[in-house]
Amino acid sequence: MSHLNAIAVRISSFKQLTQLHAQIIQHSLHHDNYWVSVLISHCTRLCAPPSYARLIFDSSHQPNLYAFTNMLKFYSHTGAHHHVINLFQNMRLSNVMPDAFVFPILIKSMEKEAVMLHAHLIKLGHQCDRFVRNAIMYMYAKYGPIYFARKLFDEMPERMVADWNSMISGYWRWGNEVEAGSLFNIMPERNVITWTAMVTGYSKARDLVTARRYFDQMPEKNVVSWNAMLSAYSQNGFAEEAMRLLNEMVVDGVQPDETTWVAVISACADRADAKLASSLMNMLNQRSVKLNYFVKTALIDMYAKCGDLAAAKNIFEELGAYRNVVSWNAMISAHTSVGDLSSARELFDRMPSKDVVSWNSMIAGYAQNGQSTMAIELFKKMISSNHTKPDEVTMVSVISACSHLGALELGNWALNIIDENQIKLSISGYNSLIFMYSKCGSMKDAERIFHKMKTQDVISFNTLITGFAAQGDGFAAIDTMRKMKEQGFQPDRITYISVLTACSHAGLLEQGKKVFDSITNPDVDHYACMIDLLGRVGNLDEAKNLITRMPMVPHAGVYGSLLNAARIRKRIDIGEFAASHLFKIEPENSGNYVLLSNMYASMGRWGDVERIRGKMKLLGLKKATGWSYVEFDGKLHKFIVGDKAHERSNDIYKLLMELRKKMRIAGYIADKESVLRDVEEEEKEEMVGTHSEKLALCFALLVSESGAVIRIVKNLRVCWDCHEAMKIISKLEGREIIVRDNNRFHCFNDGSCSCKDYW
DNA sequence: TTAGGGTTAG
Repeated sequence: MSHLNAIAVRISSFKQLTQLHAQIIQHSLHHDNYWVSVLISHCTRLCAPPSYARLIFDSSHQPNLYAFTNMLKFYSHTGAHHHVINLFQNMRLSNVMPDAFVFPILIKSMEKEAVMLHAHLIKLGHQCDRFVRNAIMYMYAKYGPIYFARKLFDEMPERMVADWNSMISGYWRWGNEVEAGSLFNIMPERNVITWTAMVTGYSKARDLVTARRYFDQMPEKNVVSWNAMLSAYSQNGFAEEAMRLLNEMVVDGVQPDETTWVAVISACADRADAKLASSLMNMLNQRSVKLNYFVKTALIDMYAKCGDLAAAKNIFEELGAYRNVVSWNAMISAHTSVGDLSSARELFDRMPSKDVVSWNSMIAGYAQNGQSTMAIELFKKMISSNHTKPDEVTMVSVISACSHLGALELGNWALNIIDENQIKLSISGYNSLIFMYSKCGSMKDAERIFHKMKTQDVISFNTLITGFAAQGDGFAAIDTMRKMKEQGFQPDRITYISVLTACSHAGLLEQGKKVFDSITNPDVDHYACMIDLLGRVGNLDEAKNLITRMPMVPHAGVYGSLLNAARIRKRIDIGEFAASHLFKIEPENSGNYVLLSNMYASMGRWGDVERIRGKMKLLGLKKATGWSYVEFDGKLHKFIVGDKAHERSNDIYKLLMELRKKMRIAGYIADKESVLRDVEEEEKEEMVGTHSEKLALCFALLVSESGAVIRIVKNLRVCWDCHEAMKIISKLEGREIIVRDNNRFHCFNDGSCSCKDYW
């Protein structure tokens, strides 16, 4: 069969492999363990689909040690560790004795069972074999505890470069930069692998300057070292540097390989630039780059991020049997990023196996598209399925969902899960917790988390300040910015926006002016905040003047602030001025019409109200409807305007009637201007049933203990009539009611609200 | 037949 052997040594593509396979079948040699082994080892090298490799393996009626070893190597190479372990069991059942070459493969696939295996190996007498001992050391370096690896390393009678390299990459994996560096410094000789490990280590530690220094100092470079540096740039978001390095590499005469292209494609993906993507595709075509499944998966992501879902889908279909969990995940996020959650969910439900990234992609997809309840539901499913453990990324999405819902109980539950699973939080993980507590109105908890952090970043400070701003605590916001500066952090544009907002909510005109004057280059958003502040304290003419003095074109937020201030102060002239601009800038936004109409309504100018409503109707604009949420018994109860779907709906409407009666008896007159008008007539109004806040409030009154504080979250602005109703109800029922709208808190107590500038 | 580079999620 020498001609088959001659073909076998020349195989360089999957197609050639299948042709050889066909010939082997023709010669009835496919049961022969020799050919089974040869074919499977080619499968490993060419990344063939697992089903194909397994088909070859299964055609051997009695696999021998070599067939088993090659199949184990294949599974190990593709990361199918559970298959490695299963196949090893089969091997033992078939009475094939493993040798010293099998154990390193097996060890690579084991995690916690490893210690037991170590003991087992000593019994079998393989302890002294250099490869086995080395594999055990590598295993400890990878899965920990790293000091076991170090112990084996120190006990070695002689150490080769590979042993040093194992230890160095092990230390990097466990984040021990110091030990990795000191081994690097004392080792007797280094090779290109040692240097590359250092480049990658510093890259993973996000220290690109040092990574580059090691890269530049390398005595020799190969394609892998170039790829390491290129990936360092790509993974840390330096697309330009990556492209520049690719050029240098080509100029240096190094031939890029598939891995090079994967890094380049993923750098382009981050830029989300369709033009760049197509020029890159041209380059790949010109060089006739072989597209393996890594390259194709990277391309799926790039097309998805550039918004070309059809192209992404094509490549995904093309992958066929090569589809793996990563390509499925890439497709899921391709769909969530354009907001197509149902297609994403369909893929998620259909995929053959899921990993933590699959769950995270889907949960984040819901969380980022405003489907917070779905995000939490899916997370509960993940926990109860017990297959995949959540990690920090999962928890950040879940906590973000809790934040948007103001779900404090669920947020605390999520925090418990973090503790139970000992999930280590990074700065952004802690920041998401600060955000959650701020959004739930627990500034004490937000500050507690803030102080628990070893190091904070600008975002930590900004999140805390935004929390104070929502509470209307201007002084705390200003004080936090002061501390931030003392600790050497430079406030950024978000910091100033938050502090100015806080001043605005608290009516701190002088302090706000001082902050505004301290901004070196105020942008349009800072002007908007300043105009909001001037407006809320009643300096409407000054606010209008400031707009004319702005060095840039005002955006909708600027006029929106002015309109809102005009409504509060009942300044029709300014309101109509602001509205006329808004109708030009964003004709589709019904909110501006509603604001203007509310201003007329609050002054009893019902003719104008009708006129504005008529205009809205003509333009086909409908008042935006938002949800109101109440957390009770570990669940979120949500209500929309006119909602009759809730299981306690009958009781809710009964209570609403009773409240109305009480209000009338207490002397709140039912004329057009009072809150009762709305309660009685809202059913008749276009699109409007009872507002969601009122339904949520009645539900909360029904289920909560008497005297307990009531918390409601509305994802839009609180309606003016609801705002009035809440004041009255807080007095009549003797209850404290806290309502969070999209960016601030209203605390109703004994007939008044903590905000003095709202309606 | 031990050591270095690759795709996806916040």
